[in-house]
Amino acid sequence: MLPEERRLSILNAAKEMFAINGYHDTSISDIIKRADIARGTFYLYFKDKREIFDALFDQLLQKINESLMRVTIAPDQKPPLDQIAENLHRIFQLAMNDPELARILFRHAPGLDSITDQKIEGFYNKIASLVEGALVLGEKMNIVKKGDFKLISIFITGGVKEIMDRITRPENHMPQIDKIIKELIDFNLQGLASGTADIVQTQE
Amino acid sequence: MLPEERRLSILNAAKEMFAINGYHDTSISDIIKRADIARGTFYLYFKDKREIFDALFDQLLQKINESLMRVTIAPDQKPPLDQIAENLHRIFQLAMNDPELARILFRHAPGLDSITDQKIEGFYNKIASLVEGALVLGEKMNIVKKGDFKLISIFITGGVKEIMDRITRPENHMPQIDKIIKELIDFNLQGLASGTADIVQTQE
DNA sequence: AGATAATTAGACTGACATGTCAGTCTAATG
DNA sequence: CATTAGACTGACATGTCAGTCTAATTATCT
Repeated sequence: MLPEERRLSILNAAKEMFAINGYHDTSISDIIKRADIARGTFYLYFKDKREIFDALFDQLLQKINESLMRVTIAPDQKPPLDQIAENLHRIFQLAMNDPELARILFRHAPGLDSITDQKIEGFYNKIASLVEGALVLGEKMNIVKKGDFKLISIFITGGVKEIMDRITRPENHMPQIDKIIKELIDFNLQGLASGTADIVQTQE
Repeated sequence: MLPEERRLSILNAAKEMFAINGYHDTSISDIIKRADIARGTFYLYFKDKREIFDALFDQLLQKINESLMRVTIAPDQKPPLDQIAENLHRIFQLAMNDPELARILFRHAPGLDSITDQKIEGFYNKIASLVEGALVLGEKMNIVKKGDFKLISIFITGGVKEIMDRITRPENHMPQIDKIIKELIDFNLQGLASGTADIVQTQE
């Protein structure tokens, strides 16, 4: 087996084990057993369990990063809303294409250690600021009304995270991706309030 | 020291260590050092590290559970929106009162093991169904328009989670709780769309 | 084919965390 | 003063697992 093949097969075995048992409950022995290699072989390709986890994790973050485009206005660009829909489509699709890898991000990476936590935090901050940028742009274009965009972008990021978490579970009961995106965009734009009644009630 | 005091002081030491280093990177030795007790004493009060974690974790879940009330319509009840605002206020306040405990839920509990994951999943499912119930009620009252309430309630739950995560961080840069709640309710009701322009653009 | 290099197997070692248990200490009681 | 209850101690036995090492095997080159 070629070195590159071997490396990938080890990565894959580790990914499967992490997805099943989590990082801490996966031993090197588990990984080499699944990859069907000897103990020493593992150390020819990776320094330790942590390095193989980082390789998987960084690979996912990079893929998500690549699939998120900043929303801009330009003659050759589609309308902003379409750009947003396409962003959502790409990350949802990415997650569904490799649910095991995605579950590492949602279930097993948080709380691993402070370095990983910082990576995750920086990553979500980046996404939130991307959303915020889109909102600011929308306000400039007069299609989005004023608001605490920082707060709202955090809220939206959390919502999208939760949806992604759900669609990458083994028992995924969520609707089709396009259906989800339509519904989310509608909700985020129009809100919940029925147009027929004024329901804002202030207290005290 | 009275047994009950001792128990609490051990719980507290463990909580602090978990918050600092996480569950896996906290050893029994770390806990007893911080609690300033001997090794044997720990085992007089807890079976193992897992039992002390569960005690902390279950305590938090129960507190959150207690502070969430189902939104209902009744003569002696405040308006639904006020009930929702009060629910949000209670859980935000709860989290801020003991941020270390809250961070265990957000950072350290997920991915610990399948039992804990199930607890977390069931817990968030319950919250989401609570939100969903409120939306269904709102639709019956004609103040909420139709939509995929299951999906939207998941989205909202994720958003609230993310906000709670942020306000319980050591470096909390979020606005005041009441400000957050106002902004969230407004966003969820009215959405982002400026009233002055029709921005719905469908693609293809 | 024979020599040499690369790769692999898996037994082994050392570090470390857990949980136990025989014994100590303190304060209350007889 | 003697005894007892029970909270507390910490040395130690046990188990686990990461990472190393050597011998065997396989592949590559001359």
